[in-house]
Amino acid sequence: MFYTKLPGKTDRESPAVGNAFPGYRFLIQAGYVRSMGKGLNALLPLGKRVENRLKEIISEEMEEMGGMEISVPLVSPLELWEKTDRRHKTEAPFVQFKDRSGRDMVLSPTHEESVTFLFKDCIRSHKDLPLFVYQYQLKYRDELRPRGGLLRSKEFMMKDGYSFHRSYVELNNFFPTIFAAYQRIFQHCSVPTYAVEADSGFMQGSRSYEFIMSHPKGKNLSIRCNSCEYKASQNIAYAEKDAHVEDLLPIEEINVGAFTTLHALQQQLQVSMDKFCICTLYKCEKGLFITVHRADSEVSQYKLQKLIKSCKAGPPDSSDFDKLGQNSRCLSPFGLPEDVKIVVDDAVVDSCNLIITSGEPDFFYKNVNFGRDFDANIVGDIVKVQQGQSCSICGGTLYQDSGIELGHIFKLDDYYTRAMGLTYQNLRGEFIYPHMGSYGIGIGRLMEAIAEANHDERGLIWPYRLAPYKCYVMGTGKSPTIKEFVNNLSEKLKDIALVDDRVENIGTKFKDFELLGIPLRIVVGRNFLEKSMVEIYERKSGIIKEIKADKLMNYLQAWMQEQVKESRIAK
RNA sequence: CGGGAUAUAGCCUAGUGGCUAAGGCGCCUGCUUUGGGAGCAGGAGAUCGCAAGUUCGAGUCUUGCUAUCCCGACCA
Repeated sequence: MFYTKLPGKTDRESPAVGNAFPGYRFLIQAGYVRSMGKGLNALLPLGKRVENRLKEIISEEMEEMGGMEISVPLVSPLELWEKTDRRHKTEAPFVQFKDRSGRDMVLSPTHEESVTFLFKDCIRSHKDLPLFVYQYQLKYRDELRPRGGLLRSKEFMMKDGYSFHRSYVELNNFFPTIFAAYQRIFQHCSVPTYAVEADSGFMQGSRSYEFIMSHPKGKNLSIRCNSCEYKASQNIAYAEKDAHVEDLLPIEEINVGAFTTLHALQQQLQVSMDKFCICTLYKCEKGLFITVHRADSEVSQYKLQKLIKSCKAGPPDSSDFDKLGQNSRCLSPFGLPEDVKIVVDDAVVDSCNLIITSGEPDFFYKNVNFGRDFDANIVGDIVKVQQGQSCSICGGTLYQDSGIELGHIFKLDDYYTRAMGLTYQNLRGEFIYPHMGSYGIGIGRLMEAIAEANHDERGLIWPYRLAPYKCYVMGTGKSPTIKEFVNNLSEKLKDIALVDDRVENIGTKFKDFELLGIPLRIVVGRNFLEKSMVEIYERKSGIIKEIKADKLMNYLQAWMQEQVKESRIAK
């Protein structure tokens, strides 16, 4: 391939894209990717080639475990989403439209419905199971806030896999296989990842694992233990909560005057933060909820939603406070109307002699004890794990890590098959709902993560298998002999090489080679005419050497074999 | 949707109410140059995001719209 034929040349200057990750800046600057508007990205030929390499790596792993590639349409009828009730489960980013006949359609944000519907007719017998299929298909999510280049686009390519099993046990046994395959895929891509237990949320089902690449600017928060293997998404992470057992003291009312902040009050009363309780009002389709938690923690909306079995608990309107007869500054579990539910964090239950708002301005209660002084409708874990809390498995110290979520695998159980009436007949002729798993990798996001994990200050450094071209060939000077040699080489190497045929200064070409991140540079230059030597330079290692021109093809073959061998991962 | 910021040529930017909107990169033509974004000469490229308003005069001030970027809820 000749460089002059490529549309989308390199830019000398870094693009003005806010504080995007360096990896994304290089992808734009080097001509791999171009933004077509908020959350919409185009791939130029170089970017498309990387995407294809990624698909090869992923497909290899999928096929290895018996996966078969399929394709279901991007568009699906809305009625499928009504069957599984997901349409109303969240503020899902659906883009809906009516087709010519007035039928409601959606641009699918994910394809569980479509795939389940597809196999409703194909799966009839226990002999048809297990089944594992995967596809590469666009997803469209009208995200509230797309961000970070390819990290969260509205439209993005996803590898999504779906498996159907005769039972939960069978699904469960399949999980380690897919788990290991995902780990190998990310290893092949040279992105360091770790897996965390996560919440399946909108996807339904029981269990899920996210594959996270640690990154200081990542938006995905995980909790990890410094001494055992415990890793969990912050949404579901749990920790040891220290209780303070002491003798119960009689409740007292204290006048705090016009206190400003809890911290000020804490200073004034000279007690530690974990002695205070904070009350917060939430609203959802089931009504109003007041949460009570200790001030040394904060509410996890995820956990709250799970506990109260709602999907959209959120902040209340000001009119909701009027219904309580309390204002937002002195919310209290005391003297509430019947229909407001009280949700209490279990740490509050286990703590003694707490300080809490009374419901009246300026007054707090001291020495309040759960069970004696107030009660709850629901008790459970509703707070986020804080940095430094103890691991409830090993007692080690927990810390928070931010990262980018690259893949997510879900145990969906029989949620979809049940909702859509997909059954098979077992040996006894009974109709059974298969258990499903679903497995996603965001291709664009992965590409950016790879760029982010594999670059230096000069540009990208593609892992061998992902490089759009394996080597970059350039000649110097005007010698027709050199030109002829380069042209011959180009002919022989075909698709493997990107030949820089520009009439440009050598510095320009060197800079662009470094920006593009192609693994190997071949310069036919100063020592060619007299000594028949060409120069070989490895982008990653910086190793530079000269070899005889007539040995070049042999050298390249050996080098490529070596690279493939190195990138192969022991199973 | 809430809060903040920005919008000038393909890219990066300057432009403090006043003359024909400035520079660099890139692009085109010619010559020169070929081991680290080289040089010389010439050239093309802008309805200054859109629409109103204030003013003798608006890229610059005001308002509205639109788009983009950043911060929150959401996600692969």
